[in-house]
Order: sequence, then structure tokens, then C-alpha cells
Amino acid sequence: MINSMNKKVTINDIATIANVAKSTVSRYLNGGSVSEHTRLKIDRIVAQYNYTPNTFAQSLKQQKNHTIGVIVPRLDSIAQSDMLRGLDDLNKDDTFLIVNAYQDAKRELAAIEKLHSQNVGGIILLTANLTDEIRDVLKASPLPIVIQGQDEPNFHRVIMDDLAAGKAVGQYIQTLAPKNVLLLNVDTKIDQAVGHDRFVGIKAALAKTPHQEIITDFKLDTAKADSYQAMQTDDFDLVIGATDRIVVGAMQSAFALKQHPKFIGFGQSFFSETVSPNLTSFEFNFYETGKQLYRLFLKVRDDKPVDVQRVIMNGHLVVRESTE
Amino acid sequence: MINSMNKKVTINDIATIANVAKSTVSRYLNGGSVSEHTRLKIDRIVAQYNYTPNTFAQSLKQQKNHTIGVIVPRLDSIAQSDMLRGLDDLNKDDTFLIVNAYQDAKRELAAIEKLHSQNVGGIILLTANLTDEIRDVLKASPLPIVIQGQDEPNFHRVIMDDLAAGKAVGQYIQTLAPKNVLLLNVDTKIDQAVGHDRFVGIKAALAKTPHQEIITDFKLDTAKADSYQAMQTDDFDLVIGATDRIVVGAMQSAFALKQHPKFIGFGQSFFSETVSPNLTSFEFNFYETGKQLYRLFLKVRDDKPVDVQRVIMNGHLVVRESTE
DNA sequence: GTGTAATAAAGAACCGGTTCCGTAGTCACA
DNA sequence: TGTGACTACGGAACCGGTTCTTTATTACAC
Repeated sequence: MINSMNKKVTINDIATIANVAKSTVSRYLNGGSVSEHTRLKIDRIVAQYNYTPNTFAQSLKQQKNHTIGVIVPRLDSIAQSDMLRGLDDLNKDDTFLIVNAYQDAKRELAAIEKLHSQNVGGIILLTANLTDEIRDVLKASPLPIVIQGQDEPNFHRVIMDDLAAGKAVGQYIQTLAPKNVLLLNVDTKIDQAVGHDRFVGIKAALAKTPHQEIITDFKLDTAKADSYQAMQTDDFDLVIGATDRIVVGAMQSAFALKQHPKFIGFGQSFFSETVSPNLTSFEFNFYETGKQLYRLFLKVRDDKPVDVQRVIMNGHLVVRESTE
Repeated sequence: MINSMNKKVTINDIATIANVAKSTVSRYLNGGSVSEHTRLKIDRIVAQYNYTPNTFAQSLKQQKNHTIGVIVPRLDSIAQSDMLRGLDDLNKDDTFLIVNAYQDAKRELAAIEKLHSQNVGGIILLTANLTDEIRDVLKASPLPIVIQGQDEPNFHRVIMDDLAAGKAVGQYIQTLAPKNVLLLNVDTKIDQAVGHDRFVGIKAALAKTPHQEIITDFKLDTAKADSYQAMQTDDFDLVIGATDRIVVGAMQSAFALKQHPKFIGFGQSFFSETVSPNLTSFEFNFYETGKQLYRLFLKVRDDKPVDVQRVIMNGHLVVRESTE
């Protein structure tokens, strides 16, 4: 419940009313030695006035705080929101300060600096790529930091096993025995894990199969335009995209051209089931990834491990209508 | 830039190094009267040590703070993330503490109470429905509060003009001259604005047209199952859903049954363009809504208006493939 | 009955800022 | 030269907590 008074009641008020020193109230709050009698008395008064300690004063005195800055590349993505839910569900005492970087390195850098000036107690960075500048700033930071999204040496991190994912997709491709494959990839400079790692196993599997690779980006419209061009000049019976979103763009191009290849994507279970045909996709468990991120963060913050921590998450291929 | 030292430098350190009183440094920081000479001196030292004031100490002393709690019903929605972007883009001095309520009234209530105990400077509540308990807590709060999503009397709010939206859709329906219409609605107890207001104009337009209304919920799977049942027993040439998500569920049922009615939805431009056929939908500008929310919040916080503020946002119908 | 330890509580210092108050110095004007 | 206004700045108090030190009280053992 919330006090309806306009002025916040402080520890001093409680102490005065209870006729004790404020240090006694503080001990009461933090489990120090307090007699049964005063404990009950303070109990009553605290309940009556709905007293809650001022977190600013606490953080100021204790020189630490329980606000963790979480920088996400975007919010309108199931992957991200699942990770955030994982964080939430494991959380007890911390507060997450979520900052959207809008997939922009400049904003990401600004966010990191702002979080520092806001005296957060640590940072969890979900990111697609780290610029040198960001790397430097993170290295200089005294805060506990964990990252997700890229396999950055020297940083505590949780990563997806994109190599294994590509391998699994590669194996599955062979059961489909395609004649001509279109690969829709992204620039490795934009995202190394996605652009390179995911495609290693796929390209290995396609060694003896005709295929064409084009570099597009993460946006639906770009993927649509780029794939349209490729499909106009060539016929494909299988399209593999670096993300589900990219594949959805390609689907629209294909249908516009009255073509009906098979499709395979990577990523968010969300898209997979809203498009028709439902999309065959290699899926990662981002919810569990969020939990692992939080566990790793706590370990880094509380145990201060000497060597760099690295947690690997894996996923599995879900076959749906688009490859039937 | 961030200081690489492990200990934070304080205003006292700066004052000592600069050989002035800390009150002088404070005045320097806040634009009080400081001579050119000392200004330059402190400038140099602040830059050298990367000093940033401790926000906890500031908030403690100033008895106010620039953290605004934002409670959202869900994060994996374009509407929500667009609103958040609107908030972000207008923001200068504030920090948004985003809390996900996971469309659960209990968590929403808990979030409101937690934000209070964290001493936020105000609350922006995006919500689908207010329980009596939440209403009471909000009324008792001394904080500036604005809400979005429901037309709640007695609260400062930004709302969507769902009545006008339904009217516009109603007019459009008549140009389609449908024979049998399926309406997929939600319980007005779950969402009054969506469940009732959006359908007033639609039902008026269908006064002389055969139609069936079923109550489903906001989830894709539920909508899919509910619409499947209806479509099995009856043939529809137009399906109107309370949200785009609901319509996507219905699309999947229709295609599974080899039916190809026209579809109209409400809401997020996201879905509309990822599904095929692209969805005709009444769209609201959530980005602009976010901006209006923030403006309204500032007005409420800073000007403390006596009478309840109410801002109405409107949108427009976007015709796409699904009604061609 | 006295010495000692344990417990309960008070009091003061401190965290890092902002702000109020007082004062010294400068300048202008009568 | 004296008065008033203004600027620059130092010192102290304060915000609301936590924590360390000190003191009072009680209990227990010898």
C-alpha cells in the first residue's frame, strides 16, 4: 500500500514516534539486535505509516546499489523481450534500467556513459557488434559488466552457439536435397556471429550444391528488395536467411513472383508461427539465455572471478510447413 | 569518457584539488556565480578526473528525481515499443525505468508499489484495464501519474479514439458490400476501449448485413482456435478482428480451411506488413502517442493542473492486399 | 557481592551532494 | 570618504539513511 500523505515519512519520523533513536529503527530494518518489545512497537508504526526507506539515502551511504543497466539493441523483438523476461523472473533484489540503443552504435555508447553517470551497479549489454570505442569504454569501467550477442574475448559473456546451429541446419539441408539454394546473409562487420558463424556449417553442406549468397541487412524491406532481384534472374527451390525476419522478406518477394521455394530461418519463434506457411527455423531459447545472463552477472558482481567467463547456449531446429 | 580509477571521485576531491570550497564546485556545476578564473581551473580538473556528480546524493538533497517509472503491459509489441521510442525521443533530463507487467493485473499492482518504494519521480502507466485496487492505489499516490490505453475518468490520460476508428472501418465496410461477416472481439471486461468502443461503428454499419460476433482474447492461438470453429460451420467473406494479432490467427484458420475471405484489423503496422496477404488495418500512431504522453506527463508534473487532462489521438485506415 | 560478558539502545559521524548565510572585496555614485 | 549594491566564495547545515562507538542495563559465574 501507498501512503496517501503528500510528504514521505522518514526514518526520523518513525524514530520520533516510536520514541527511539533512528539507529534503532535502522537496526530494526536491517536485522540488528532489537528487543522484542521495541520490535513490535516499530512494527506497528511502520505498518501504520507505510514507511519505506529512501533508496537514494541507502545507496548513498552503502556505496552500492541494486540498479543494473540493461542495454538492448531493440525492444520490438521477441528474442530481446524473452531475454528480459528471463532476467525479470530470476530477479529478487535488483532493478533493471532498460535502455534501448536502437541498433545504433552511437546510442549504445551514449547509453553506457549515461548509465555510468547514473551510478548503476552494473551493466548487462545485449549487442550485435562492439565498436573499438565501446570496447575501450567497457574496459575502463570499474563496474561488473556482462555481454550477450557476440563472442568477444576478454569480456564476460553469454553467447549462442551459432556454429552448431549452422551445422544442424546444414545436416537438415541434405535431407531436402535442394537443386539451387539462395543464401541471405548479413555483413560480418555488422554481426560476426550471425554473418559468419551461422553459415559455416551451411556452406560446408552445400559444397556440391549450386547456391548463391547475397548480403542484405536485418531489415525486412531490404531483405525483400534484395531477394526480389535475385529471384527474378534465377530459380531457387530453397531459401535460407540469417534471421527469420530476413526470410519473411524473401517470402514476400517469392510469392509476388509466384515462386514457392522452401524456406529456413534462424531465431525468434514469433515470426515462425505468424507467417504462412509457418517457418522452419533454428530456434534459440532466449528466455533461458536471459536467466543465464543474470546468473553470470551475479557471479561477476559478487564473486569477482579472475578469469573471463563464457557461457554457451544452444538451440534446436524446428521443422514447420515451409520445408514440407 | 569513463574514469578508469576504481574509486569514484567526489565533489570533495575536486574541491580539494582545486583549492576551493565544495560549495564553490557545486555552484560551478549548477551555474551559480563563479569567477572566470576559478571556472577555468575547475573545468580543467573536472575534465581530467572525469568527474560526474553522484545522482543519489543529488536526488537525496533535492528531494526530487528524474526517474520516471513506465509500466508497459508487454514489450514484444510494436505499439508499446513505438510509444517508448516516442518517450525517448522527446526526453532530455529524465530516465525511464521500464517495467513489464506481462499483461497481469497483479504484476501491474506490484510494479506500481515497487516504483513508489524506489522513489521514482512519477509514473506513466500503459494499461489495458485498471482494477479497482489499482485505481485506489493510484489515487492515493502523491506522484504525478498519467495513463494510456483506457479512458479512465479522474486520471490524466492519453487515449486512442477507438470510437472514431470503428466508425471509419464501418464506412469502409460498406464499400466492400460483404455478404456475411465474422467479428472477432474481446471481452469488454478485459479491455473496454478495444472490446466496446472499436465495435460501435462497425456494428452500426452492419445493421442490415448478416454477421456473427465471437469473443476471443488477445492471444494468437486462442484467436486461431476460436475462429476455426466459427469458420467450419459458416462461410464468411469478411473477417474483422479487434487487433491485428487476432486477425493473423484468423487468417491461419481460414487458409487451413482453404477459405479466402477479406480481412481487416486494428493496430500495429508491424503485423500488417509481415503477413501475406498484407493486412488492411486501422492504424494508430503510437510513436506520436508516446510523445504526447511525455508532454502530458511534464505538464502534470511541472504545472500541476487542477482539472483532469485528456488527450485524444486518432489514426487512419490503411488499405492493403487483404481487402483487395 | 563483585567482576565480566552480553544485550539494547543512544549518539555521533559519515555518504556526496545543494543551499543558506555571512563576509570580504570591488565598484559606482553622492 | 562613506554608503550601498553586487560578486565571489567559504563555512555550516541539511537530505535520510547506515554504522561505529559508547553507555546503560541485565544476567551470570565465581
